[in-house]
Amino acid sequence: MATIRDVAEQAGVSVATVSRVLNDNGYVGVETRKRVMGAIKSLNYSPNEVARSLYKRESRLIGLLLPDITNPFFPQLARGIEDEVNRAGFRLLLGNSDEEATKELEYIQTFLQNQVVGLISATNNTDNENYTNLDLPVVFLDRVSKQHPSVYADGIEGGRLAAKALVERGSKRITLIKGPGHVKPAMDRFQGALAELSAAEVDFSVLSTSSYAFDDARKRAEELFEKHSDTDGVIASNDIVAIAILHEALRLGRRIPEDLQLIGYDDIPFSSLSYPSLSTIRQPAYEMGKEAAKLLIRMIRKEKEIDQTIQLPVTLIERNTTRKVDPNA
Amino acid sequence: MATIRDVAEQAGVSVATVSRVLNDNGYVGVETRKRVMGAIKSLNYSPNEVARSLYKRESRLIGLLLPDITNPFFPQLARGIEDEVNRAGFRLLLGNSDEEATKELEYIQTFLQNQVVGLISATNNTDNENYTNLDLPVVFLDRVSKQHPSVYADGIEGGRLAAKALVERGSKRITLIKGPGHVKPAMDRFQGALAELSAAEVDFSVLSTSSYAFDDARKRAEELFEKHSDTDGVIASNDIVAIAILHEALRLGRRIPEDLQLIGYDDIPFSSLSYPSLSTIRQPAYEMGKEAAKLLIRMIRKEKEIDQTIQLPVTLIERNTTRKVDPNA
DNA sequence: CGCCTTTGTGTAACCGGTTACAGATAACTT
DNA sequence: AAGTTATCTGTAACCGGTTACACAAAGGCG
Repeated sequence: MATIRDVAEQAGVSVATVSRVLNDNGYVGVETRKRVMGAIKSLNYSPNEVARSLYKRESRLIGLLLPDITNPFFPQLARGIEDEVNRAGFRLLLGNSDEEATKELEYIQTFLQNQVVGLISATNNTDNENYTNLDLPVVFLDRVSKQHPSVYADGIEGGRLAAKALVERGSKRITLIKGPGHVKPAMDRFQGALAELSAAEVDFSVLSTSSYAFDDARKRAEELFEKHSDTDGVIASNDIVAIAILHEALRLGRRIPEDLQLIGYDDIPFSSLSYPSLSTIRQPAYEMGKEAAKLLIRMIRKEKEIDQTIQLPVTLIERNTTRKVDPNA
Repeated sequence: MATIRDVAEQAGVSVATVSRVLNDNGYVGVETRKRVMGAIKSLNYSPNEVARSLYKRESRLIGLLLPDITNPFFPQLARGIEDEVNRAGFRLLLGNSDEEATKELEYIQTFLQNQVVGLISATNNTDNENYTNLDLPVVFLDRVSKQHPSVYADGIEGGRLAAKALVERGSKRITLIKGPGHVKPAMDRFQGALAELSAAEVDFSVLSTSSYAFDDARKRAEELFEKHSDTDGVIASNDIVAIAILHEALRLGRRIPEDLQLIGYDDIPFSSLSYPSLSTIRQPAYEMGKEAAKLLIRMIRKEKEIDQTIQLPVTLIERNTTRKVDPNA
């Protein structure tokens, strides 16, 4: 690997001049610039980011902390972030926390040690001490925080929308699935749905789940029909759970949406490929990622007027696990 | 941020001694070590990785290059890699290449500039010049290369298995979906299936697809039934395509698996949640990721006897889009 | 024409670690 | 007891960039 000194020697100038050419700042003569460019090309030189980071006291890396990339909602977020962050010349340092505070702390620690310029976190412990004393631009994604800017979709509204959709379409004995209690957005959508159901003239019951894992979802689906076999409408905590329930319902011979209506949450890519395709509340994951990245970059650049929260809209995606709404209602 | 000099001062020793304590090498007196530890704790010091990387000429970062994290096969790989790499104290720099040589090159470039210790790549251009002159441990994942060690599952065998499964279970007019031509593993499984079908006493036709994207999959599914409405067995290029086809087949009222058998490839998490659940050829993605990481770490540690290729087994996962095999056959 | 500003370039300190080398003392050897 | 080796610690060079500062030459201005 050629260094800046090799280039300087080859071009017959000092390292300062080469640095000036590289960063396009300070004064450099036309002739000199050409010679330096030539040397760079001929040596196939590219500057060492590490050395630069050391002096500058910051790298061009951004830390990304996700609960679990294996959950289909997060790759979309990640992709949105990456695309945006790249355009601005940053790279991503990735970490999966599994919602464990220890892992989270470890990652934040190493991110700092690597002098990241910023951090995007989609984990729960937003007001954790890990973050409060952080002298670093931080954006929370899909979670809100009092201390740091956040990008999220309105979970309460989403929950409400989901419940309203089922009620309007005639479900009378609704089962509401409550997601993991420690996951904030899961609780929001639950609360939203709960409020809407409470206000409507329907019977409903609540079933708790403790994880979003695939296997767990399947088990919960079986349990659902044992406990509440007469339900005619299910509000799932997310699309994975919804699709597991759909699977189980079909296995049991339920007609969807005639006997049982079902609505998910997230609108992960697979939702449109289930059969019947899944009605759901869409969160614009890719866009959320993009927005979070944009916001962080603005913070990194110390721009003025930085939004404290960016709320993206949730929308009802009406597919085929819900009936058409009764025009007479 | 406290530096090593602050610690040294606080403990009344030189920076060299602090460094010795940190890295647990060289001689350090018991008393001195205690004082240094105390200073580290009281200053809440943690060493700057960037400075360390600069001197050592390598960081503790590993580059990971994926085609697209949004494709459900890759998060699993990524997670396997991350879990393994973490245990050895490394972190991941992530890049999505979209199979574009330019993006790939850019990422490799910045990985090098950040002095990564190793690189895991799941992209196609394995014998590309990008990699040939790389003075860095590289492992190819899900792709093979002549120059670098590779971890993969046997695509030819997988294709064969898929075709055999359908033939044995009585499909007579099979449609074989060919994946994107530039994606090596897609071609392998296609070749394997093709060979098996050619040797069997069945009619078959081939349908080409150019991408694995969800929207594309849906379109191709429609096209399939327009062109080959009499097919009674489909070998899909992967599970996404299979599930799209399943969706379309159900929409058209086909009975699965009675009228139409269907087999996918990969065994992504959703395959077991489709209804009917998808029969498929399983690639152990998480394990592949783990193996690739282990292999890379061995290379980084310059251990002897490094495998050039690690082939993981593909297995037929018999679910409900294929019939039970005829015991009289 | 003398003074000030702009342009062009080099020297060397600096970022925060690691380690080669040297020097000092203590512990073994024969 | 003298020589050898093990233990402990500090000084300073080094990794490869960036930039403050200095200096020189050229251009602009009253």
